Amino acid sequence: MKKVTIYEVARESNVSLATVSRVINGSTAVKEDTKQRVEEAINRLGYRPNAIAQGLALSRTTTIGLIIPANSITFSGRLINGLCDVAKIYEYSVYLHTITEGVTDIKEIIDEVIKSRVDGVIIYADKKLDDSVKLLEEYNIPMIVIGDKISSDSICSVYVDYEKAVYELCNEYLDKGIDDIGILQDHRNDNRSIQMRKGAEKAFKEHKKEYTGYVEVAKDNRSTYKFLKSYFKNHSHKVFIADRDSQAMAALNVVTEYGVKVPEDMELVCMNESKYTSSVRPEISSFVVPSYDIGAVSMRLMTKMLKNEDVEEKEKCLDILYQPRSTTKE
Amino acid sequence: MKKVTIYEVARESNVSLATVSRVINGSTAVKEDTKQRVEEAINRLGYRPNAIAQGLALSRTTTIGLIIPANSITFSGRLINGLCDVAKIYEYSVYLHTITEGVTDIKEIIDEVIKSRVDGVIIYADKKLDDSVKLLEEYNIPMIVIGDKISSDSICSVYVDYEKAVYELCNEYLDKGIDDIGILQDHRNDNRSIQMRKGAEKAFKEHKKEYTGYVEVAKDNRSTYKFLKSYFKNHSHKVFIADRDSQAMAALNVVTEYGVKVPEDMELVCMNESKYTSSVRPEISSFVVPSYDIGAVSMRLMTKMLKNEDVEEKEKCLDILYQPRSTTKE
DNA sequence: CTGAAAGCGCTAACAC
DNA sequence: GTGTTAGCGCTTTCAG
Repeated sequence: MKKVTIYEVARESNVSLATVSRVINGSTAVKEDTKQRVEEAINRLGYRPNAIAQGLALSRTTTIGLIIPANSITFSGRLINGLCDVAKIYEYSVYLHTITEGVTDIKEIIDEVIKSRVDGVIIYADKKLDDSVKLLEEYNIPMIVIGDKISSDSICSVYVDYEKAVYELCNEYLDKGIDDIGILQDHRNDNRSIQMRKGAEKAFKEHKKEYTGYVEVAKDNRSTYKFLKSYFKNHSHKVFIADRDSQAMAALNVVTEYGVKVPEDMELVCMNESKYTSSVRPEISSFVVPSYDIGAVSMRLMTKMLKNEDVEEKEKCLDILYQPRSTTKE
Repeated sequence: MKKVTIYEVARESNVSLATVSRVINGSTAVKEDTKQRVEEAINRLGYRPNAIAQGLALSRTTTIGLIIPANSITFSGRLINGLCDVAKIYEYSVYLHTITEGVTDIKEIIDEVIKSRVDGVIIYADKKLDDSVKLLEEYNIPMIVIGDKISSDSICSVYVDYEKAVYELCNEYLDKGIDDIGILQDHRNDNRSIQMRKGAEKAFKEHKKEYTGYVEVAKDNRSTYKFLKSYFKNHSHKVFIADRDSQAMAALNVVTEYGVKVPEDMELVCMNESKYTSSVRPEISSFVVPSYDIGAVSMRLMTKMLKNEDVEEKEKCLDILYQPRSTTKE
């Protein structure tokens, strides 16, 4: 099929291209009669407006860039679903960029994003943002940060308060006199690990204790299971908190193999419920994080920024719900 | 920061915009001296070529569209990683479109894709392709189909032969005299379910038997676990094959709850290994599907089509490896 | 209500 | 080697 442009449509329907443009965009009123002629021609020719040309003419692409660490994408499915669903509603397209540590340079990604002239950027922050993203501000590209509490003129964020969640959880245990609480570091998400640690430290401090249960994992560790296998050989905890489902599952397997009864001897909590945490036996007590909503809210926020609508909260915190299952007592 | 265009750069470095263009694209030779002047100006001004304008001028966007059913995205993480990594190498950007059954109309997505003037489309096919994708052919947009064996002038495909895998698996059991093999339908992926069933039927036919073990699941069933809970109340199998990890895990839980010993009383195989299938106890025997490669190969194939390079195989089959673990005997 | 024309930022002949 | 110029396909004043 030959490429059909607005010119062909104009010629076929005996109007100027300006009128065709009006019909396409429903902007100014066009006489019903001519409008029909134009629409008929559009359908007959199979005309599809060229978004690239529109983008150039308008200096606006109705496109946003989504940047996600390759490591995080496996468990960002629902987030992406939420984001794309909302993008669809507001007629935005999304450019996806993954960043693979040691392979993809974040600077290059930012460069690409700027060149592509997206209207805005949504970035999944698994750790403190690299300085290069500040470049986006210079180019007046609004940004939503997912997973960190941060904001500025052109930056909003959407996050879940893991610190508070862990703080409250620790408080409960401390009030019961239990203070042997392990927290497993997650290299897939520095931000969350840091928050979790802070939450524990705060709770312990308020109970006049020092928190020493943070379990650091060597960065080059290939398997959580193997790490824990050696860790639990000469360590134990009354309560153990893992960030991701697979970490919690690994912990469950390891301690069980060492004859530790869960939850009798050790209670286990996962910070991010997934269908897997409740598919293992015993089912793992977890926090339910609204992943879909995080994506949806982020995109919605982005549309508001782009339309200069009023943004009441620049740092939007979504609720996280504790769902006790079988790896904790009572 | 003011938008800086190729004109500013030209003016600042006392050359014409044509020369700047040459420097950017490294096309024709430019005198080293002037080239340096231009590059200096580019850096000083923070100039980034406008990909939209380039796209319009070249009628080529170095952009591809990726279409994935929302239902499949949760387990397409590694596929996306592979695809994006290769896209990066060849300097392509990717537009992500999810399609949510009952919400997103595939026709609209195709429309969007055409408007966006991507150079090609990669589509994850969880079922037979809708007719509307044929529209892409009319618009001369090359397409890669992931998950189905199919090709034409402008279509290539990348897939894994689940039919053969199940065929061979069934053959082994049939040769041992075991013919009570259940296969659980997966509504998330019609194509795979159909292939699996075919594989079994073929094996049974060759053994002069009729295959009757295909377990159909009502489409409105919300939880595989609940379905299987009622199914296994009055059914049993010597061998049970599930498509996805969570289905296999559900089956394992259900039969265990009914006192069925795995693998002694029932063997269990999952068609798609994930970190979860080997995180449960017993570890589930599974086929290892090279998800990352599927994405990578698809994108590589796409670049070949776009450069009119020779494509030796239009229907590319990737190998799948059986990994026996603890839910099967011997 | 509709048409003419300028311009969005860049590339690619074509001259010199 | 480098500059000039005509598009790429569309939107948007500005006239009429």
